Amino acid sequence: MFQQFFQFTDRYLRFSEKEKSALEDILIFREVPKKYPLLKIGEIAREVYFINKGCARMFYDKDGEEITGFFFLENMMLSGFESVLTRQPSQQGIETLEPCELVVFSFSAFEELHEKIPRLNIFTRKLLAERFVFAQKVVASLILDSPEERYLNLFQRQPKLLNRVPQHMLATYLGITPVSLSRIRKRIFDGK
Amino acid sequence: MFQQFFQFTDRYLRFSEKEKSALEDILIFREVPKKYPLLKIGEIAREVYFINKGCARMFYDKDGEEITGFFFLENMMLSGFESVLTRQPSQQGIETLEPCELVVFSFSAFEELHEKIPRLNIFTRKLLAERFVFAQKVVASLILDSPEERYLNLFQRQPKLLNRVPQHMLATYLGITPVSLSRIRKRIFDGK
DNA sequence: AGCTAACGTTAACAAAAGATAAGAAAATGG
DNA sequence: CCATTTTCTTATCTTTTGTTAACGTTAGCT
Repeated sequence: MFQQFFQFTDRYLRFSEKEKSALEDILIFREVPKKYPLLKIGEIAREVYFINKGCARMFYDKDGEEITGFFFLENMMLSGFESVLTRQPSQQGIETLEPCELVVFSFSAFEELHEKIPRLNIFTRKLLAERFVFAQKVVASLILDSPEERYLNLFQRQPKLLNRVPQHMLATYLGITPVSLSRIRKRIFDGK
Repeated sequence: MFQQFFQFTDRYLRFSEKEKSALEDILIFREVPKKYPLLKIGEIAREVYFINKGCARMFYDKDGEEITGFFFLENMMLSGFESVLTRQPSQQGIETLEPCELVVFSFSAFEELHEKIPRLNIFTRKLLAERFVFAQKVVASLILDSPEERYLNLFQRQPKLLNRVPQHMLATYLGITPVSLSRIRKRIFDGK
């Protein structure tokens, strides 16, 4: 049931069988349909998810418009991290883009588990370090690259993503409007 | 010597005297002049800094131009985090903008200390969580807000910063050119 | 003090993105 | 399978930003 999740954790820290079993006690397997709201804006996020299968997105609300902040694919941890880490109402919403198989756990149970399994601190530290470095790279791309360059980067690095998510969500993720992304695509693909 | 640093760490975790003394063993106090390069692009970052006094910036190189990625002020941890955490040559450069009083420690010594002081994992985890949340907020601002809004936000939240750093560095930090920031400022301040 | 380099502003033009609307294509849901 | 959204494209117009260059000011250096 959770072997995919533990393959993921192995990349950061190899838990003992005893530690795994303590972790399993707080894990729940859950399937949700497409367009399922895992976190609504304004709620306090209490759960963290690991995606066994499927795809989801995090988004913000800007004057009634949904602006995508991130896409989550298989084998990624997913949550309203800002809310879960600060215990404040979430500015971020989360919804599935495909039917999803999720490993779910309550963040407070996870935090408490750090007392029982001190090595969990190492895992969480490494995970956060990786997420932090990635967030820095996203910031760098936003100030260094043009929207066109960002689209081309995505096209090269995650070509499969482009076929799994609607283009207008991709546009706001790149920091531009859907109309603008359509023009950029025309500029790129007409050129050759 | 290091009391300011421990006031900072107290916000995350209260270390025992014994733990503090073990930490102090790897801390060094260092003063550096203005424009001092703490990390050159291409080098592997080995040190982490805490700013007692002064101001520095992190920057990227885009086709020979320096694009500011972040400003660091008093009571902040400062490093080429991307490089130090991945052990890869740094895409990020760091230089002081004012004469600085720094608390310096080697990152590898800090990492090793986690074995000796397991509670250090908690401190580092909390610090990384905070940095991650902040980086997320920066990403959100870059995709949600216009350059003008970002400047106004900065103007309200960190008015002192604007007088401590050159305007062209602020411009690239906001993701625009110095010329454009000059126009935005005119739009804003002429309007009233 | 005087020289030089760095900095901020402004102007003129080009390029790109936003806003809005209209229409075609595709997906969705009974 | 049809009707209804949703999504994507295209066009027009406006606004903003980028680019380049010129100019005055300031700051730093010797």
